[in-house]
Amino acid sequence: MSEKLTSSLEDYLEAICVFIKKNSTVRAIDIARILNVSRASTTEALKKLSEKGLINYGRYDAISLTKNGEELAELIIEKHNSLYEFFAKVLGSSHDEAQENACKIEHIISPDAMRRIVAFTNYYSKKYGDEFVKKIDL
Amino acid sequence: MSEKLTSSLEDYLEAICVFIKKNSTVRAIDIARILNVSRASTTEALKKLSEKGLINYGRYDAISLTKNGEELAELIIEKHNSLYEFFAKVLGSSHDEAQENACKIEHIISPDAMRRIVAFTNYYSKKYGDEFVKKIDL
DNA sequence: ACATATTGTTAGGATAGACTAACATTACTA
DNA sequence: TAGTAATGTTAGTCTATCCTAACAATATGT
Repeated sequence: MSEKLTSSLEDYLEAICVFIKKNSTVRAIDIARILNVSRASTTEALKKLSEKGLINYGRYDAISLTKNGEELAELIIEKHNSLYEFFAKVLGSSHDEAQENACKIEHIISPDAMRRIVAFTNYYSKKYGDEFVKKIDL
Repeated sequence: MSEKLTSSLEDYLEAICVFIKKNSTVRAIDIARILNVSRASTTEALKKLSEKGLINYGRYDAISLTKNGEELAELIIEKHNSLYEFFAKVLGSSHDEAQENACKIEHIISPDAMRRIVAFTNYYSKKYGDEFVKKIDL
């Protein structure tokens, strides 16, 4: 049931979840635009996510997340956000830079390293707040 | 001339460089073992690296790096080592964990984020040395 | 409700990466 | 040096991802 997703499918799932939270619905074309892929590629990805039981979806049908899909999406988003915080707050990357790196790394970092980054970020933002980065001259 | 390599080809190139530094020569099978791929896959990768002018290589021939190949390999290895340091020293990951994460992230992290990680690691290892990790209870 | 625009799907093709199995070459060793 | 083992190559296949172009369904505006 819960075989690991590819990076690509994780991106689709994540995009679906984020979009639904903001707009309550998603269409294939919304996802296509967000991920900068064709509508055809999106259809294909939706089929796969559906087969894996992560979204409810049928031909010309509305898209929604299943329980499993939502749980998994939340995990991915959580990783994304933690990485974003780390890059933005701790390393002082720009918004876009932090987003880009978080987007890529969220799919490949190990759970242990992720935990360490979260702990690290928490420790430092508590201790130094936003001023931290300025201390080390990047 | 210098189109960007895929993550996979970067891995091959890196492995070749590291192996040559230790043993002065490499064979396809050495690479295959290091990267855990078949000899056939290695042959294919060698052809591509050769086409891109990064290695000297012909059928049943010895493998060596070109000037360009060596330069590029060094850059990748440098990124790898810096990421390893960050995970091992700053976050306190185990050797294997640090290696694994460095291996994956080296191919996708942005140059800017890489610079920040290097600066960060230097700052902290100077300031706290190996004792740093213990302070934040990971 | 009908024409048009938008969105979704399918078919077909490309690229990258990996694999196995069969075969070619090279290296070792008795 | 002959035979075997090790290594390298090729051919053919697979999966994942993306694309375009053509077509199907739905939504919209008058």
